[in-house]
Amino acid sequence: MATIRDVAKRAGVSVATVSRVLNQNGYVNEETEKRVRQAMKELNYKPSEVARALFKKTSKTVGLIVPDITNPFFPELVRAVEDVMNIYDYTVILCNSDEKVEKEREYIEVLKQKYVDGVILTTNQLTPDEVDEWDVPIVVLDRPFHERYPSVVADNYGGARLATRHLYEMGCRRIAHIQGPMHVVNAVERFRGYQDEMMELGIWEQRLVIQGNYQLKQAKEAVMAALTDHEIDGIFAGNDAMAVGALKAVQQCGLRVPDDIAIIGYDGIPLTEMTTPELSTVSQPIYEMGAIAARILIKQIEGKPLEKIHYQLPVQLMVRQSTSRREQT
Amino acid sequence: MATIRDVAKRAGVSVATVSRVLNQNGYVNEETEKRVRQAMKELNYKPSEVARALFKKTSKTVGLIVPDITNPFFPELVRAVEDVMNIYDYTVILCNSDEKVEKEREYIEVLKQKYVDGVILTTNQLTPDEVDEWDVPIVVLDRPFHERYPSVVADNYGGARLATRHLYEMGCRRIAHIQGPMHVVNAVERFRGYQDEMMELGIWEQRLVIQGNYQLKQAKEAVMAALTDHEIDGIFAGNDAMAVGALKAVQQCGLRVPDDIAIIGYDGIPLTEMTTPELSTVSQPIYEMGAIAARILIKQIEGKPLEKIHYQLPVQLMVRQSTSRREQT
DNA sequence: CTGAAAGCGCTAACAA
DNA sequence: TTGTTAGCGCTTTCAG
Repeated sequence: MATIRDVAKRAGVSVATVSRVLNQNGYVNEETEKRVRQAMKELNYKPSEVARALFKKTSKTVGLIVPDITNPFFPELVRAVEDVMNIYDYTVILCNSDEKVEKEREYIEVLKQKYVDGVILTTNQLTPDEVDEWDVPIVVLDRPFHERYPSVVADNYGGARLATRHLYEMGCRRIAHIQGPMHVVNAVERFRGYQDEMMELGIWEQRLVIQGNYQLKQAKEAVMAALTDHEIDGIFAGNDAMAVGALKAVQQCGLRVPDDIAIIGYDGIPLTEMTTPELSTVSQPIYEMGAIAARILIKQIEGKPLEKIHYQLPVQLMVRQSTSRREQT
Repeated sequence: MATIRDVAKRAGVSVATVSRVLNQNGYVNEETEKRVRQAMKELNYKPSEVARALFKKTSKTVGLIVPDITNPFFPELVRAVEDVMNIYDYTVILCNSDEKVEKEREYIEVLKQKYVDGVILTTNQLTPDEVDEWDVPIVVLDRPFHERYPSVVADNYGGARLATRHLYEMGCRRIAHIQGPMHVVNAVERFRGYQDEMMELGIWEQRLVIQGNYQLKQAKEAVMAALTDHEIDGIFAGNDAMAVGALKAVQQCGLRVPDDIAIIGYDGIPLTEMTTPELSTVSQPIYEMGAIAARILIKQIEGKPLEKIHYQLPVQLMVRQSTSRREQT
């Protein structure tokens, strides 16, 4: 690997001059510049980002902490972040936290040691006070966190109401909800949306609420159990994986979807179009969320003002086969 | 952020001494060591990985280049790599190449500028000669590349034979194959396995081969077209996404799976258990592949000898509903 | 056993 | 317009 000294020597100039053309700052003679560029090309010179980082305390690298890339909600989010970071010449370090605060903390430590310029965070358990101490630009993604941190989330509450109302309009009256884990803010908001809508419709019943943990399997079993207890004619699942679980449970019980029980999920991951019947869902603009998060992180890093600090993106009701039946009310 | 100088000052020793306890090399008095550790703790000192990297030309970071994290085959692979890298205190930079050589090249350039210690690569188009020039430890993952590079792949050829044979044993005689893109080595091997098995069974017909590109949608359309042409009683799809496409096409044509047409996929991604009927598939040990790749990369980095340079892992036939019908022959 | 000093590759004053 | 110098935070000889 050629260093800046090699280039300087070859071009017959000082190291400082090379640095100047590299960073396009300071004045440099056109002729000289040409020679320098020539030398850089000949030696195939690429500046060491590490040396730069040491001096500037900035590394053109950001951290991205997600619970688990294996959860089908995240790949698209990650992809979006990577895509826009890439455009701005940032590189992204991927961290899977498994929702463990401990792991989040460890990652942050490591990331700071590497002088990352910022981090995008999907978390619940961290307290704002702790994050304050980190002293790194942060953007919070997917889950509402605290006012003073820029955030990009979708309208969970509204989406949940939308889904519930949709089932109602499809003729359902005994609409169950499979909750996500209650320590995830998202899940709570979706539950609240469901609850409020049900109350407003005058069909709220506590026992229609089914505990879930965002996992297919557990949801399937829970629905299985619920089905024997009392008749249900619609299910609003807190996420798509659980909706698939519900679908399987219902089918396994010999009931038909949507005729006996209509099902709607939440998130809008590609999976929902792969089942039979295809699943209705509340689709979040996943890619856009990631992309916006990346952009505002960059703005923060570059010290540019954010015209807006909290983004709440609209969700969209995707009506598919799993809720298409009876007449609308 | 406290620096090593701060620690040295506080402990009343030289910077060199602190460095010695940090790296556990050289001799250092027990008493002194205690004082130094104390000081480190008090100041919450964490060494700058960047400064270290500059000196050592090694950054405790590796690159991971995959085509597209959004492709459901990769999240688990990525997760595995991240997990084991994490254990050994490495950090991973995720790169999506979209199968574009250009992007791969760019990423490598950037990664080298950051002094990554190695990279794990999923690629087709690069030539070994080019990779030679990179001068970075490499491990090739998921797709056979070139002898002189350590690799971790699954037995594509064998798996394809297995799948084909399985359909045959389930009574299928007109077994179609939806190919993956022929510029992906994987897909070619699977095709060859299918072809050889079909020939051996004496039921090979060129027109049973359907062009696919690993995408659900395209596969669905292609199968749709193929179904009208000639009767088919079994489909071996080059990957799981295409198997879902086939499933949808078949169902949409009013045919039953597996009774009219049996379908088997390839890869063993979670998706296959979410469809109805659940899809038979040839399951690759995805997590293990990623984990092994990570481990041998680390060995290479640390200059340890590899007891084995090429890993070909066995695949497993997962028989599920989509191929469970008639009697075995 | 410990300290002083040089240097990893780059940037940013400060002079010239 | 350019060169000289110091230094980012760490590690490693080389003396002591």
